[in-house]
Amino acid sequence: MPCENCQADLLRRAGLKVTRQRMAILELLQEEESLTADQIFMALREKGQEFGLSTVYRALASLEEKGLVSRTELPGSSSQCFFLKSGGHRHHLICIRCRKRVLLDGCPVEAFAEEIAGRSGFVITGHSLEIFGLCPACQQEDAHV
Amino acid sequence: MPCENCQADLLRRAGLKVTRQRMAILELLQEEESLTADQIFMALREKGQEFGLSTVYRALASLEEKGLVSRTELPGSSSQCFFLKSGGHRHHLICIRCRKRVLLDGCPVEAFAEEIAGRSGFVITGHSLEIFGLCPACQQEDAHV
DNA sequence: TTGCAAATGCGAATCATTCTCATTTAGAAT
DNA sequence: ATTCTAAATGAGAATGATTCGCATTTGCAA
Repeated sequence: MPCENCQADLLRRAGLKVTRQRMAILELLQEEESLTADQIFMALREKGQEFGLSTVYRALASLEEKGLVSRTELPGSSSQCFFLKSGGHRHHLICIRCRKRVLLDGCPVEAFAEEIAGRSGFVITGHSLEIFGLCPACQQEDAHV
Repeated sequence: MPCENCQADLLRRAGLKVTRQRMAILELLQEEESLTADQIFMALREKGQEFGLSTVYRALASLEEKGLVSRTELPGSSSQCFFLKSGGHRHHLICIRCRKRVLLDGCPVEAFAEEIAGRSGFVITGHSLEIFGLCPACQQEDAHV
Protein backbone atom coordinates (compact mmCIF):
# COMPACT_ATOMS: atom_id res chain seq x y z
CA MET A 1 0.00 0.00 0.00
CA PRO A 2 1.59 3.20 -1.21
CA CYS A 3 1.96 6.08 1.16
CA GLU A 4 3.50 9.50 0.88
CA ASN A 5 6.34 8.54 3.15
CA CYS A 6 7.19 5.48 1.14
CA GLN A 7 7.55 7.56 -1.97
CA ALA A 8 9.62 10.16 -0.22
CA ASP A 9 11.85 7.40 1.07
CA LEU A 10 12.20 5.96 -2.39
CA LEU A 11 13.46 9.30 -3.59
CA ARG A 12 15.79 9.81 -0.66
CA ARG A 13 17.24 6.35 -1.01
CA ALA A 14 17.86 7.07 -4.67
CA GLY A 15 19.77 10.20 -3.73
CA LEU A 16 17.17 12.49 -5.25
CA LYS A 17 15.69 15.50 -3.55
CA VAL A 18 12.11 15.12 -2.44
CA THR A 19 10.23 17.67 -4.48
CA ARG A 20 6.56 18.36 -4.89
CA GLN A 21 6.93 17.63 -8.58
CA ARG A 22 8.57 14.25 -8.26
CA MET A 23 6.15 13.19 -5.55
CA ALA A 24 3.19 14.11 -7.69
CA ILE A 25 4.55 12.16 -10.64
CA LEU A 26 5.24 9.06 -8.58
CA GLU A 27 1.77 9.27 -7.11
CA LEU A 28 0.17 9.61 -10.50
CA LEU A 29 2.10 6.67 -11.91
CA GLN A 30 0.84 4.62 -9.02
CA GLU A 31 -2.74 5.25 -10.07
CA GLU A 32 -2.31 4.92 -13.80
CA GLU A 33 -0.66 1.96 -15.43
CA SER A 34 1.45 3.98 -17.81
CA LEU A 35 1.45 7.48 -19.19
CA THR A 36 3.28 9.62 -21.69
CA ALA A 37 5.12 12.70 -20.50
CA ASP A 38 2.41 14.84 -21.96
CA GLN A 39 -0.36 12.86 -20.31
CA ILE A 40 1.39 13.31 -16.99
CA PHE A 41 1.71 17.02 -17.64
CA MET A 42 -1.98 17.37 -18.38
CA ALA A 43 -3.18 15.10 -15.59
CA LEU A 44 -1.23 17.15 -13.09
CA ARG A 45 -2.62 20.34 -14.48
CA GLU A 46 -6.14 19.03 -14.00
CA LYS A 47 -5.31 18.34 -10.40
CA GLY A 48 -4.30 21.95 -10.05
CA GLN A 49 -0.64 21.00 -9.88
CA GLU A 50 0.74 22.64 -12.93
CA PHE A 51 4.42 22.58 -13.59
CA GLY A 52 6.56 22.76 -16.68
CA LEU A 53 6.63 20.03 -19.27
CA SER A 54 10.39 20.08 -19.24
CA THR A 55 10.28 19.42 -15.52
CA VAL A 56 8.15 16.38 -16.18
CA TYR A 57 10.70 15.12 -18.67
CA ARG A 58 13.58 15.82 -16.34
CA ALA A 59 11.87 14.21 -13.38
CA LEU A 60 11.14 11.12 -15.42
CA ALA A 61 14.71 10.98 -16.65
CA SER A 62 16.11 11.14 -13.14
CA LEU A 63 13.62 8.59 -11.88
CA GLU A 64 14.54 6.31 -14.73
CA GLU A 65 18.22 6.74 -14.08
CA LYS A 66 17.68 5.68 -10.48
CA GLY A 67 15.66 2.68 -11.53
CA LEU A 68 12.30 3.81 -10.19
CA VAL A 69 10.69 4.24 -13.59
CA SER A 70 10.95 2.65 -17.03
CA ARG A 71 9.74 3.56 -20.44
CA THR A 72 8.55 1.85 -23.60
CA GLU A 73 6.92 2.75 -26.81
CA LEU A 74 3.62 1.36 -27.99
CA PRO A 75 3.64 0.09 -31.57
CA GLY A 76 2.64 2.81 -33.99
CA SER A 77 2.99 5.57 -31.44
CA SER A 78 5.62 8.26 -31.54
CA SER A 79 5.75 9.12 -27.86
CA GLN A 80 7.02 7.07 -25.01
CA CYS A 81 5.12 5.66 -22.07
CA PHE A 82 6.47 5.77 -18.55
CA PHE A 83 5.57 3.40 -15.75
CA LEU A 84 6.77 2.48 -12.28
CA LYS A 85 9.38 -0.20 -12.31
CA SER A 86 9.02 -3.05 -9.92
CA GLY A 87 12.43 -4.60 -9.34
CA GLY A 88 14.02 -7.33 -11.39
CA HIS A 89 13.79 -8.44 -14.97
CA ARG A 90 10.13 -8.41 -15.99
CA HIS A 91 8.12 -8.04 -19.14
CA HIS A 92 4.73 -6.51 -19.77
CA LEU A 93 1.49 -7.42 -21.37
CA ILE A 94 0.06 -4.22 -22.77
CA CYS A 95 -3.45 -3.41 -23.91
CA ILE A 96 -3.21 -1.69 -27.27
CA ARG A 97 -6.44 0.16 -26.63
CA CYS A 98 -6.39 1.49 -23.08
CA ARG A 99 -2.64 0.97 -22.58
CA LYS A 100 -3.14 -0.93 -19.37
CA ARG A 101 0.06 -2.68 -18.48
CA VAL A 102 0.22 -6.04 -16.73
CA LEU A 103 3.43 -7.33 -15.24
CA LEU A 104 4.31 -10.84 -16.29
CA ASP A 105 6.20 -13.46 -14.38
CA GLY A 106 8.91 -15.38 -16.10
CA CYS A 107 10.86 -14.69 -19.24
CA PRO A 108 10.86 -17.03 -22.20
CA VAL A 109 13.79 -15.31 -23.83
CA GLU A 110 16.65 -16.05 -21.52
CA ALA A 111 17.19 -19.67 -22.50
CA PHE A 112 16.63 -18.81 -26.14
CA ALA A 113 19.21 -16.03 -25.95
CA GLU A 114 21.86 -18.32 -24.52
CA GLU A 115 21.34 -20.82 -27.26
CA ILE A 116 21.66 -18.00 -29.78
CA ALA A 117 24.82 -16.73 -28.16
CA GLY A 118 26.50 -20.09 -28.69
CA ARG A 119 25.49 -20.39 -32.30
CA SER A 120 26.09 -16.81 -33.38
CA GLY A 121 29.24 -15.86 -31.51
CA PHE A 122 27.52 -12.74 -30.24
CA VAL A 123 27.94 -11.61 -26.66
CA ILE A 124 24.36 -11.05 -25.63
CA THR A 125 23.79 -7.85 -23.70
CA GLY A 126 20.03 -7.81 -23.34
CA HIS A 127 16.69 -8.05 -25.03
CA SER A 128 13.38 -6.33 -25.34
CA LEU A 129 10.07 -8.14 -25.19
CA GLU A 130 6.57 -6.86 -25.00
CA ILE A 131 3.34 -8.65 -25.62
CA PHE A 132 0.37 -6.78 -27.01
CA GLY A 133 -3.31 -7.52 -26.84
CA LEU A 134 -6.77 -6.38 -25.85
CA CYS A 135 -7.62 -6.49 -22.17
CA PRO A 136 -10.95 -7.97 -21.07
CA ALA A 137 -12.54 -4.56 -20.51
CA CYS A 138 -11.56 -3.31 -23.94
CA GLN A 139 -12.81 -6.49 -25.59
CA GLN A 140 -16.22 -5.67 -24.13
CA GLU A 141 -16.11 -2.09 -25.25
CA ASP A 142 -15.14 -3.06 -28.74
CA ALA A 143 -18.05 -5.48 -28.87
CA HIS A 144 -20.50 -2.76 -27.85
CA VAL A 145 -19.34 -0.37 -30.53
CA MET B 1 20.99 -13.73 -55.58
CA PRO B 2 19.30 -10.38 -55.95
CA CYS B 3 18.82 -8.97 -59.40
CA GLU B 4 17.22 -5.83 -60.70
CA ASN B 5 14.37 -7.76 -62.18
CA CYS B 6 13.60 -9.52 -58.94
CA GLN B 7 13.29 -6.23 -57.16
CA ALA B 8 11.15 -4.74 -59.88
CA ASP B 9 8.93 -7.79 -59.65
CA LEU B 10 8.67 -7.43 -55.92
CA LEU B 11 7.39 -3.93 -56.39
CA ARG B 12 5.00 -4.86 -59.15
CA ARG B 13 3.60 -7.76 -57.18
CA ALA B 14 3.04 -5.41 -54.27
CA GLY B 15 1.07 -3.11 -56.53
CA LEU B 16 3.67 -0.36 -56.33
CA LYS B 17 5.08 1.50 -59.27
CA VAL B 18 8.63 0.67 -60.19
CA THR B 19 10.52 3.89 -59.64
CA ARG B 20 14.19 4.71 -59.69
CA GLN B 21 13.91 5.80 -56.08
CA ARG B 22 12.31 2.65 -54.74
CA MET B 23 14.68 0.46 -56.70
CA ALA B 24 17.68 2.29 -55.29
CA ILE B 25 16.41 1.96 -51.75
CA LEU B 26 15.73 -1.75 -52.09
CA GLU B 27 19.16 -2.26 -53.57
CA LEU B 28 20.82 -0.35 -50.78
CA LEU B 29 18.95 -2.28 -48.10
CA GLN B 30 20.20 -5.45 -49.72
CA GLU B 31 23.77 -4.39 -49.17
CA GLU B 32 23.43 -2.93 -45.71
CA GLU B 33 21.87 -4.78 -42.84
CA SER B 34 19.77 -1.89 -41.65
CA LEU B 35 19.76 1.85 -42.08
CA THR B 36 17.96 4.91 -40.85
CA ALA B 37 16.05 7.07 -43.32
CA ASP B 38 18.75 9.66 -43.10
CA GLN B 39 21.52 7.14 -43.69
CA ILE B 40 19.70 5.96 -46.77
CA PHE B 41 19.33 9.53 -47.96
CA MET B 42 23.04 10.19 -47.55
CA ALA B 43 24.21 6.87 -48.96
CA LEU B 44 22.18 7.51 -52.08
CA ARG B 45 23.56 10.98 -52.40
CA GLU B 46 27.08 9.60 -52.29
CA LYS B 47 26.17 7.29 -55.12
CA GLY B 48 25.11 10.32 -57.10
CA GLN B 49 21.45 9.40 -56.70
CA GLU B 50 20.12 12.28 -54.74
CA PHE B 51 16.45 12.54 -54.08
CA GLY B 52 14.37 14.15 -51.39
CA LEU B 53 14.42 12.97 -47.82
CA SER B 54 10.66 12.97 -47.75
CA THR B 55 10.70 10.65 -50.72
CA VAL B 56 12.89 8.28 -48.75
CA TYR B 57 10.41 8.33 -45.92
CA ARG B 58 7.46 7.84 -48.21
CA ALA B 59 9.12 5.04 -50.11
CA LEU B 60 9.95 3.27 -46.87
CA ALA B 61 6.41 3.73 -45.64
CA SER B 62 4.92 2.20 -48.76
CA LEU B 63 7.42 -0.63 -48.74
CA GLU B 64 6.60 -1.30 -45.13
CA GLU B 65 2.90 -1.23 -45.81
CA LYS B 66 3.36 -3.86 -48.50
CA GLY B 67 5.44 -6.00 -46.21
CA LEU B 68 8.77 -5.63 -48.01
CA VAL B 69 10.45 -3.65 -45.27
CA SER B 70 10.27 -3.44 -41.48
CA ARG B 71 11.53 -1.02 -38.94
CA THR B 72 12.78 -1.04 -35.37
CA GLU B 73 14.44 1.26 -33.00
CA LEU B 74 17.75 0.56 -31.34
CA PRO B 75 17.74 1.13 -27.60
CA GLY B 76 18.77 4.67 -26.76
CA SER B 77 18.39 5.93 -30.30
CA SER B 78 15.81 8.38 -31.47
CA SER B 79 15.63 7.39 -35.10
CA GLN B 80 14.31 4.24 -36.62
CA CYS B 81 16.17 1.60 -38.59
CA PHE B 82 14.73 0.04 -41.70
CA PHE B 83 15.60 -3.37 -43.10
CA LEU B 84 14.36 -5.82 -45.69
CA LYS B 85 11.79 -8.18 -44.36
CA SER B 86 12.12 -11.82 -45.20
CA GLY B 87 8.72 -13.44 -44.99
CA GLY B 88 7.12 -14.90 -41.91
CA HIS B 89 7.39 -14.21 -38.23
CA ARG B 90 11.06 -13.73 -37.36
CA HIS B 91 13.08 -11.94 -34.76
CA HIS B 92 16.47 -10.30 -34.92
CA LEU B 93 19.71 -10.39 -33.08
CA ILE B 94 21.17 -6.91 -33.36
CA CYS B 95 24.70 -5.71 -32.75
CA ILE B 96 24.49 -2.61 -30.59
CA ARG B 97 27.73 -1.31 -32.03
CA CYS B 98 27.67 -1.81 -35.80
CA ARG B 99 23.91 -2.45 -35.98
CA LYS B 100 24.37 -5.64 -37.93
CA ARG B 101 21.15 -7.56 -37.87
CA VAL B 102 20.96 -11.35 -37.84
CA LEU B 103 17.74 -13.17 -38.54
CA LEU B 104 16.86 -15.77 -35.96
CA ASP B 105 14.93 -18.96 -36.41
CA GLY B 106 12.22 -19.84 -34.01
CA CYS B 107 10.30 -17.76 -31.54
CA PRO B 108 10.29 -18.46 -27.83
CA VAL B 109 7.38 -16.15 -27.19
CA GLU B 110 4.49 -17.87 -28.90
CA ALA B 111 3.93 -20.59 -26.33
CA PHE B 112 4.51 -18.12 -23.53
CA ALA B 113 1.95 -15.74 -25.00
CA GLU B 114 -0.73 -18.40 -25.21
CA GLU B 115 -0.21 -19.35 -21.62
CA ILE B 116 -0.53 -15.68 -20.71
CA ALA B 117 -3.67 -15.29 -22.75
CA GLY B 118 -5.39 -17.99 -20.73
CA ARG B 119 -4.38 -16.56 -17.40
CA SER B 120 -4.98 -12.88 -18.13
CA GLY B 121 -8.10 -12.91 -20.25
CA PHE B 122 -6.34 -10.76 -22.84
CA VAL B 123 -6.74 -11.45 -26.52
CA ILE B 124 -3.14 -11.46 -27.68
CA THR B 125 -2.55 -9.55 -30.88
CA GLY B 126 1.21 -9.71 -31.19
CA HIS B 127 4.54 -9.15 -29.58
CA SER B 128 7.88 -7.50 -30.09
CA LEU B 129 11.16 -9.18 -29.38
CA GLU B 130 14.67 -8.15 -30.13
CA ILE B 131 17.89 -9.47 -28.75
CA PHE B 132 20.88 -7.18 -28.41
CA GLY B 133 24.54 -7.96 -28.22
CA LEU B 134 28.01 -7.46 -29.65
CA CYS B 135 28.82 -9.28 -32.84
CA PRO B 136 32.14 -11.16 -33.14
CA ALA B 137 33.75 -8.42 -35.24
CA CYS B 138 32.82 -5.70 -32.79
CA GLN B 139 34.04 -7.76 -29.84
CA GLN B 140 37.46 -7.74 -31.53
CA GLU B 141 37.38 -4.05 -32.24
CA ASP B 142 36.42 -3.25 -28.69
CA ALA B 143 39.32 -5.36 -27.46
CA HIS B 144 41.76 -3.44 -29.65
CA VAL B 145 40.60 -0.05 -28.41
C1' DT C 1 0.27 8.38 -77.60
C1' DT C 2 -2.63 9.85 -74.13
C1' DG C 3 -4.47 10.34 -69.51
C1' DC C 4 -4.40 10.04 -64.88
C1' DA C 5 -3.47 8.20 -60.50
C1' DA C 6 0.62 7.49 -58.10
C1' DA C 7 5.02 9.22 -56.95
C1' DT C 8 8.23 12.87 -56.29
C1' DG C 9 10.62 17.32 -54.70
C1' DC C 10 10.92 21.01 -51.90
C1' DG C 11 10.08 23.51 -48.06
C1' DA C 12 7.09 24.36 -44.33
C1' DA C 13 4.87 22.31 -40.41
C1' DT C 14 4.49 19.18 -36.56
C1' DC C 15 5.56 16.63 -32.62
C1' DA C 16 8.20 14.79 -28.95
C1' DT C 17 12.03 15.78 -26.56
C1' DT C 18 16.14 18.38 -24.96
C1' DC C 19 18.57 22.49 -23.92
C1' DT C 20 19.61 27.29 -21.96
C1' DC C 21 19.69 30.18 -18.44
C1' DA C 22 17.75 32.78 -14.84
C1' DT C 23 15.33 31.73 -10.53
C1' DT C 24 13.90 28.86 -6.73
C1' DT C 25 14.36 25.31 -3.27
C1' DA C 26 15.73 21.03 -0.51
C1' DG C 27 18.38 19.84 2.85
C1' DA C 28 23.20 19.75 4.81
C1' DA C 29 26.13 22.59 7.55
C1' DT C 30 26.48 26.22 10.72
C1' DA D 1 16.69 28.82 13.14
C1' DT D 2 19.75 30.73 9.44
C1' DT D 3 22.88 30.28 5.81
C1' DC D 4 24.69 28.20 1.86
C1' DT D 5 25.13 25.47 -2.26
C1' DA D 6 24.17 22.10 -5.44
C1' DA D 7 20.16 20.33 -7.33
C1' DA D 8 15.77 21.24 -9.27
C1' DT D 9 12.54 24.08 -11.63
C1' DG D 10 10.13 27.25 -15.17
C1' DA D 11 9.56 29.27 -19.53
C1' DG D 12 10.53 29.26 -23.81
C1' DA D 13 13.83 28.52 -27.54
C1' DA D 14 16.19 24.93 -30.08
C1' DT D 15 16.70 20.44 -32.05
C1' DG D 16 15.89 16.37 -34.65
C1' DA D 17 13.08 13.03 -36.71
C1' DT D 18 9.19 12.61 -39.33
C1' DT D 19 5.05 14.16 -41.90
C1' DC D 20 2.39 17.30 -44.70
C1' DG D 21 0.92 20.52 -48.62
C1' DC D 22 1.08 21.40 -53.05
C1' DA D 23 2.89 21.98 -57.52
C1' DT D 24 5.31 19.03 -60.86
C1' DT D 25 6.70 14.73 -62.87
C1' DT D 26 6.35 9.96 -64.20
C1' DG D 27 4.93 4.94 -64.52
C1' DC D 28 2.01 2.36 -66.91
C1' DA D 29 -2.74 0.93 -68.45
C1' DA D 30 -5.83 1.90 -72.06
